[in-house]
Amino acid sequence: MASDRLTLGVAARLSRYLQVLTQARKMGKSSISSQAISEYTGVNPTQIRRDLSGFGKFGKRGVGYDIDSLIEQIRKILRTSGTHNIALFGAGNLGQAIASSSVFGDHGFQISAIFDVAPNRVGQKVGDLTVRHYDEFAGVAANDGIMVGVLAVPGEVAQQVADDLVASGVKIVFNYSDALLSVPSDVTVHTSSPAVELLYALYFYLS
Amino acid sequence: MASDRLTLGVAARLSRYLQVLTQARKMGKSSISSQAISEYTGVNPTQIRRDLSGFGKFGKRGVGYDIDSLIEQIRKILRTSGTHNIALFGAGNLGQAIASSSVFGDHGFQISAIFDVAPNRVGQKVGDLTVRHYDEFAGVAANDGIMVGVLAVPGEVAQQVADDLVASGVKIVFNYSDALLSVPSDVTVHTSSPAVELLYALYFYLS
DNA sequence: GTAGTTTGCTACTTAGCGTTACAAACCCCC
DNA sequence: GGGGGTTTGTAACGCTAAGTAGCAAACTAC
Repeated sequence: MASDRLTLGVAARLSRYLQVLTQARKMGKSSISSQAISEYTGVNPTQIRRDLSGFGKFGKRGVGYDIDSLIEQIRKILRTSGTHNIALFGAGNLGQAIASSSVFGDHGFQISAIFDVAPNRVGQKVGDLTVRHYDEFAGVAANDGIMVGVLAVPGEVAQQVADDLVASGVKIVFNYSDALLSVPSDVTVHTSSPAVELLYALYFYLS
Repeated sequence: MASDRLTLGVAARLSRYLQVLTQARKMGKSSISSQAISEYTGVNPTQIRRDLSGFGKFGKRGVGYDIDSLIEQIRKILRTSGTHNIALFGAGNLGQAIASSSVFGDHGFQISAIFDVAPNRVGQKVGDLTVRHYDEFAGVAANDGIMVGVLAVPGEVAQQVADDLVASGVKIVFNYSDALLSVPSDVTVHTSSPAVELLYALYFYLS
């Protein structure tokens, strides 16, 4: 299993292709060329074909790649087919935005519960879910197989929630807060940082 | 200028350091070692020191790096010191979350205007700003120097807003919608895709 | 003053990625 | 059915970025 593990670069690019493919599918396209993927991702077309052809012949010469089947293939390669349960913490503006959008759902992540502590939020409907009190989390974590915890909470309480997630066995934390989280080394924290991504883009625009 | 342009890798890593440094500063830390930065970014400590020492001697041996001054130095290297005006489109949950958070402000991006079309949103206060009608954008773009447009609008109208941004000379678009945007080649589109970043993390957890 | 820490710097090695090139497969139009 | 244009799949080559190891110099703390 670990032997045929993808390199960091390949996995990152495959994920990126997946993003563009999912978007393209939403736009009603059914087929796409490596050239077109290149324009949206910035990755060299030859590199794209090389990445993909390493796992099979997914494309049709003279045509391109069928979007639906390519998405499925890449999901298989990344071993992330199927549905993965995530728990969302924080039902403020950000939490509501996440819960009511399809960004996670489109990629096989199902929000199985949303938690908050504010009395005026607990019990309210957000999307298809009802906001539950944070105290209920321990019970939910035990029953559902929560793979990922998404933190849309204020920075001051983020570490506490992260600790509780770690205690319940969750290994992946997606952090929307601005806190610097300390977790054991076997837990992955991914912090959203749109501003930093902007700085990166800005640098190349300015020079 | 373009001669001493940073490579993609260096610029990406410097941005990443900036993220961690900004977070660390918020947590009240004043100094940090390359080892600590490595733990939060995953980048090799030697690589970090090499990245930084290429531009000057910012650290103190036996101590580490002073966070405030290192942030300033990296901002200088990335030529992104100072404030950059951004315009925010969409005052729904996501737009409000962005406007009322400090994620952009912490990195020198000032939201100078927020636009929407819904009559019940136009005129409302969000953070320090009043939501303006989208029709006013052309005038604002002409006066303020808008560097970046942030799209927190439904996917169906994202392309239209992107077109208007391009027409007004904006070169960097940050896209929170799930639309696949078509823009001229001199315009950079960065699409937020938390789910794809999760898939990437999930792959390495599963294998 | 001594031990421990951390930066700055060098040299070496690896491997990932861009580039070029081209045959094979496919579509479309005539 | 044939020809032109398109796009994939694949190989070969070279460059550069990044990991690794090692060490002296500078700093803190005891």
